[in-house]
Amino acid sequence: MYHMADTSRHNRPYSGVIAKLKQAGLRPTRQRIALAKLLFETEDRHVSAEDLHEEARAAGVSVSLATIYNTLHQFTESGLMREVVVEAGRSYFDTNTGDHHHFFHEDTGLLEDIPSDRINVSELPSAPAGTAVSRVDVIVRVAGTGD
Amino acid sequence: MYHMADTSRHNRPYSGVIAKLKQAGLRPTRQRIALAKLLFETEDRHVSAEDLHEEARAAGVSVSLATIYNTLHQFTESGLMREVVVEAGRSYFDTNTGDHHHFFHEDTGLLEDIPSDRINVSELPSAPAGTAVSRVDVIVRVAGTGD
DNA sequence: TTTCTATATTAGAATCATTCCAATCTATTG
DNA sequence: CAATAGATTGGAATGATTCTAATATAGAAA
Repeated sequence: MYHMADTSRHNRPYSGVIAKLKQAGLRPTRQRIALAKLLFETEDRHVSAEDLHEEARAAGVSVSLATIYNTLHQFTESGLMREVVVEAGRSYFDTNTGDHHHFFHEDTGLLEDIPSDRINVSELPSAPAGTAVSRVDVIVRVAGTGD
Repeated sequence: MYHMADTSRHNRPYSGVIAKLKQAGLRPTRQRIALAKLLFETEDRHVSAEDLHEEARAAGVSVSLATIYNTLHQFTESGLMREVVVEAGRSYFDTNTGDHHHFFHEDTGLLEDIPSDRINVSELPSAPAGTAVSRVDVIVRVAGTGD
């Protein structure tokens, strides 16, 4: 449906996100669209469920925490995001699904991407019998030097 | 009631563990000794608090879950163990404090060591300004191929 | 050994993130 | 517009972990 005349500045934002949801096999509901916009129309980011919930509220979007969790998991399952676990008791979801690694700031809880070409992991031992590697995560933990 | 002179075969096991605790600045209490024996007098291992609690019970040692947590954290702080986080919502504690990495079996939750000389991580980008690298964790996630 | 005190242990309550559930909506299809 | 599969929701439930205040114990001192 491309016969809408005015595409000036209000409809374009939706189209990308809606297409993305459809491709992922997810119904473009009001809350999924809103969350997808928050998540994907900015730089790559790392959010916890609570972060996103707060952000949605700040943006004036009403979404329950249960839906935040559902959505984050659905986005992850359909490959739109990926889960990163670095700290016991809290999950982060990363909008960057490409091959990359992370700096984890132990002091602040901040996660920072490391492009995969900025790090070299080689000579991996072969996966144990009967298994195949599904992913290799490198987490470089850093702490402030106190300067 | 402990004035048994004979220490022939019951004291040796304790000495190593007691020395270890003392060096770490931890009072060698009954429960810390028992847990240390379970943890350190075997191969390197990865346990969750619940695992260790169950194991202690099985060994006839009565230790509260709170003490299990306290002990695991104290052992970690004093460098006797290290914490490994691979799954949201559960921590593993590793008795191998040397430089090494892990295979994580997504199906079973099993952790397996990868000696550091069996893997090569190089060309690490430098730590962000004001920080220093405290540790680099490589987690190779594997899943059964279903054979 | 007995006493004293700092340190440990403990049961159970409290917390926190996350998941579950059953009731209520809503996107899509006919 | 009606029907229905799928989505959202508040709140209860769960599970791991932490906290708390009371009790016990290791090690030092007498």
